[in-house]
Amino acid sequence: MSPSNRVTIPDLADELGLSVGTVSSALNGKSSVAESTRKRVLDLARLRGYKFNTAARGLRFGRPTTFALHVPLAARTLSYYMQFAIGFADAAATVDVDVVLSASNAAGRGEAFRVDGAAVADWEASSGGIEELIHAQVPVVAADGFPCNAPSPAAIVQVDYHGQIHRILESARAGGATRVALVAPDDSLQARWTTDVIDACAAACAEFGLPMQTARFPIFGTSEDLTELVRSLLADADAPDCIVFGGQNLAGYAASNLQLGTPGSAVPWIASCAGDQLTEIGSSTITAIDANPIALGARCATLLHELVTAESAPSEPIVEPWPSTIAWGDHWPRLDA
Amino acid sequence: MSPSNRVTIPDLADELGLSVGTVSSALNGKSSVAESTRKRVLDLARLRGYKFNTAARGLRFGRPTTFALHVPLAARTLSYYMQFAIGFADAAATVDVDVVLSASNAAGRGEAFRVDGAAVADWEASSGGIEELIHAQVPVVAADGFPCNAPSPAAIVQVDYHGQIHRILESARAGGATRVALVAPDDSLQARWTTDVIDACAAACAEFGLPMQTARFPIFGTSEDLTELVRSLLADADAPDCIVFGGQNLAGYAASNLQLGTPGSAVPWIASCAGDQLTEIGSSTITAIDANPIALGARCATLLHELVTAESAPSEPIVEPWPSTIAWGDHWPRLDA
DNA sequence: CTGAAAGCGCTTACAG
DNA sequence: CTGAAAGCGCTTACAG
Repeated sequence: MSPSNRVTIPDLADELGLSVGTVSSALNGKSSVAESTRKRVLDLARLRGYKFNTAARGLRFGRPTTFALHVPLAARTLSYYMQFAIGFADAAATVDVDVVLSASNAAGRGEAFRVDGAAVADWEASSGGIEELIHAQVPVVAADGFPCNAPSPAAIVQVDYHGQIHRILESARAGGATRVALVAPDDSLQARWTTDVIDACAAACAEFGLPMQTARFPIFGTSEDLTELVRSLLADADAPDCIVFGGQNLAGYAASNLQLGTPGSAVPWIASCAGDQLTEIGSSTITAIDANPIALGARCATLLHELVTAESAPSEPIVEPWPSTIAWGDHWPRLDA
Repeated sequence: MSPSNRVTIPDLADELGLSVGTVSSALNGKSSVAESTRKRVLDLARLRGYKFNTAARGLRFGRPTTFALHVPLAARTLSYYMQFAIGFADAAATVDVDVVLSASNAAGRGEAFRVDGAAVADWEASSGGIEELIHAQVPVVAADGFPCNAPSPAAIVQVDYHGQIHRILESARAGGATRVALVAPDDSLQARWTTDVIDACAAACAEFGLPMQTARFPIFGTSEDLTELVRSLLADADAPDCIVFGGQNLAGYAASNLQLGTPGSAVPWIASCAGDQLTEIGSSTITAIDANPIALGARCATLLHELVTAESAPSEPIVEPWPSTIAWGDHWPRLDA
């Protein structure tokens, strides 16, 4: 009894009075089948809406067919994740594997039975789907770490936020910055990245002897709310002259709403930890970390493919550094590396 | 001969002197297997690095339905398309269908025999993949029309750009606008939308007796290039006081680079035909059409699912209007509907 | 509690 | 040029 009532190659073969082998060959464009036969097969296949069964082919060929891609539910429309997705899908396509955008809520439901591997960008503590995949021994590549208490993914591709934020703050201080504020994501993004950024900023400020305060801001806070937050920071007696923005676009908002980021402005030094291509990386007043998410996504797909086709799983998770760049604002001193 | 030399359930069974059924049950946590046996199985599985074969399991469980999603290659990272994709994927997930992001270059290669349906946002004349799908009787839903000379998709979900642009220009004229310029996409986006916007603008200007000029601008032109273009428009003797921007983000660039869009500025009336959530729909100086791409994507998935599960294909293409809204700039007169 | 067997849908030598 | 059969790795009734 068939689990579905889709039309199969045997169905087609029956109706045409051919053998399954012939139909299969015709469908796959093998040269061994007569042109007239192929046409009959193709016509009927179209008519009946025949679809290959990827699982069956995958089984036969022993190669992976499908990867899943998970991105944070609440932040899915940030350009970072979308570019990551594009890079991932394109690279997967070159090795002929399909990419399934992971279901938001339905995530994980039976997914372990149909995907050969998965990638996560900013794995959130709240999303159980990934754990289920790892538990089912599906190789998972995590971009930028994984939550505490979560099982280890097969591989991690890691942006060096500590190093980059260190360089940024070093430059800001060299330029004259004296007080730092960090606008970090709040609980709306429970990813490793959030804590990485906070820790990195705190460590660098400590090293450079810069006083630092931290404010939290929702990943999808509005431009108005951010303006308000920054205004309140500036109203303070200890107002910062350097603000590091965690979430994507926030530095862009601040720059355009409050005219910050220029040498003479209230806050000459503003930086984005997740530079948006349009509003931040392209800006001459903002310094932004560019993780090059398209290439990062592509790398994750390639790595995942290697993992999936490897003879044996590595016992230790692979940790691979990912080279990000910094798009410096015009007036920021470039320090020698 | 096995296509891979991964360890399989029979391997484990042999080594343990158990049957494959028992090993499978143990691996899957079935209660029917003795605790001691399960432990032996699990231990060996770990030792040998056993992994489930997703293809085999998938085959056993039947084939999921899959939809393909096509978006313009060059413009894939515009937020409009990304939001469309998210809406589509989420809605597809609720009806348990997988979504494959169509491969950029590999598009169409055998896709017809792999997917059960497809959606296209801004179907471009240059992309042959969709035609192939339609030819293979795969139901296709097109958001915002299809190119001339292309075969009809099964359904079209259509934003009323004519009506919305008409309302926008009516408001601009009521507010005092006297000369219109349209910055329309150039050949980098050969979609129906491009001509729709141009026609709509021309028709409305004609009706309102507003002189109109048209400039073309690449979908992915830079902020700098746009600034230059707008400057050249303004240098003219017949400089416009109202500019309608076709491409997403362009009005946002103009507003922030040239301080346009405020009552006293050189161009008080600027509008975006594809409002970006961040820079345009949220702005108080720009009037933007909001097609609500997330919801639009979701509707396309739902419609596609209806089409795919329907007994028989509709003979005529379904044309469904899609309700977009207008996010008015503060100083734009709201005319009664 | 365990085993033997059928079958998911497909492709590919191997015969005819 | 076409057909019959084996087998990819797994699960699931069904017997024992």
